[in-house]
Amino acid sequence: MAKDTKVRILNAAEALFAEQGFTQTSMRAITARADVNLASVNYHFGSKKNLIQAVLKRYFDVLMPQIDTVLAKHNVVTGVGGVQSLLMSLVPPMMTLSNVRPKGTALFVQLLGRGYNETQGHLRRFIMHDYGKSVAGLMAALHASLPEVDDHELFWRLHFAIGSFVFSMASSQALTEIAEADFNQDVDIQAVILHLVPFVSQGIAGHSA
Amino acid sequence: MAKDTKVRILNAAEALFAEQGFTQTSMRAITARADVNLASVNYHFGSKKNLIQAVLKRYFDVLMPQIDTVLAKHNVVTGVGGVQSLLMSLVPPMMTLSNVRPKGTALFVQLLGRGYNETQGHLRRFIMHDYGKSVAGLMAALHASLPEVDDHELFWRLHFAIGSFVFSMASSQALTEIAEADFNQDVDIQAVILHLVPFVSQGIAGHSA
DNA sequence: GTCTATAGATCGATAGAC
DNA sequence: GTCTATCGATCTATAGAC
Repeated sequence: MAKDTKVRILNAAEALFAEQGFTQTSMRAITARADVNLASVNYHFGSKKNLIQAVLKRYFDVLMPQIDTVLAKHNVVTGVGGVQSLLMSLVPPMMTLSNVRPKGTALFVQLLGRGYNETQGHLRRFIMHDYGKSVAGLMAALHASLPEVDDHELFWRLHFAIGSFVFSMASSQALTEIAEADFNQDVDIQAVILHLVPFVSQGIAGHSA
Repeated sequence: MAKDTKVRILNAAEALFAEQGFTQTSMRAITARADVNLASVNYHFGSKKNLIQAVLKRYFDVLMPQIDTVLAKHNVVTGVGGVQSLLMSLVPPMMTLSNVRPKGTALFVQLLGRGYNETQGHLRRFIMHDYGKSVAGLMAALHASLPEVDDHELFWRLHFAIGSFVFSMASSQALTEIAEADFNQDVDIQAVILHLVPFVSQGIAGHSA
């Protein structure tokens, strides 16, 4: 019983963090949902900040090695098609996050979005410190597909693409409400990604055919 | 002296809200920065939630009538070019927000991004209630430029586009750090928009030429 | 490793004098 | 309209018994 207290906390925390954001989720809410004692969070994780990192680490440790593998096998193709095929090759690794936890893929992206503008850079620094090499590899692969686009232009386009993804998932609850109200359509992560990849591929590749 | 207390509060609040987010900004921090008494916020605005709405209302009341005017004069052109020209026509109204306040355009977009995933829909409901007509007009104009794209596909692309914009500005502090470190390049709102418009125009228009 | 109890800080909001 | 003072609620974190 004692052994899975950490996991119970992680599971409860990620759900609440994704729904409400980090700041607006209290340790009391987390421990109540996990059905564990309030003090156990600090015993197992030391602090709330560490808990936030631990929640994301569970996903990054699964995702990043797969991305490294995909990038190592990746064949460079230039232009929109190349960007799109590169991005599509990242989809299966992303989808395996739902093996970590039910709805894991959606949770992960939501958490990423929350982290980007709620933690004042703490989370970003944590990511770049622990997984910076994988991120750099992805940027290099993208650059190889678009040799005519210069560095800082590619920098912009990549962040617009991240914004599209992260914002859409971070506000997916709002979007779900809108989409279901307007179109009576269910919103799930796979649908978002399949709509997203062509969008950002076009945007990233720009005017190149 | 008494007369501009409301304005002092609004100015201090918007700066802190944009920097730190709504939840993480206390009324004490706001009143300290505004150099007014703590109790004056509740006297003038009633609550923190009302203050948040008042901060955004200052910008919406300037922006939305201009967007209505632009849309009324807009000539429909289909395809990527039409989308791009439509979006470009929204840039001047956006830029006038810097007349409301120094750096007003950037502040507004940052606040919008914060509001979208920090206020649990309160702000979105406020916007749609007070300015929903203008938003609907913009969507209709976009649809006219892309008659071959169906409703829910356009819905997705539009939200990706909003995500690109809002995320980029909401995390502009982080992006500024990265950009200046990597490319020694200053990041300002005009630069973001000029990079963004082609990106989202391509993305929204999709495969249509 | 789990619990109770509580320290210590901070929050939004308000009562009431001026 | 502005101020002091404070209420009552909430928060993270920890000490110490078991």
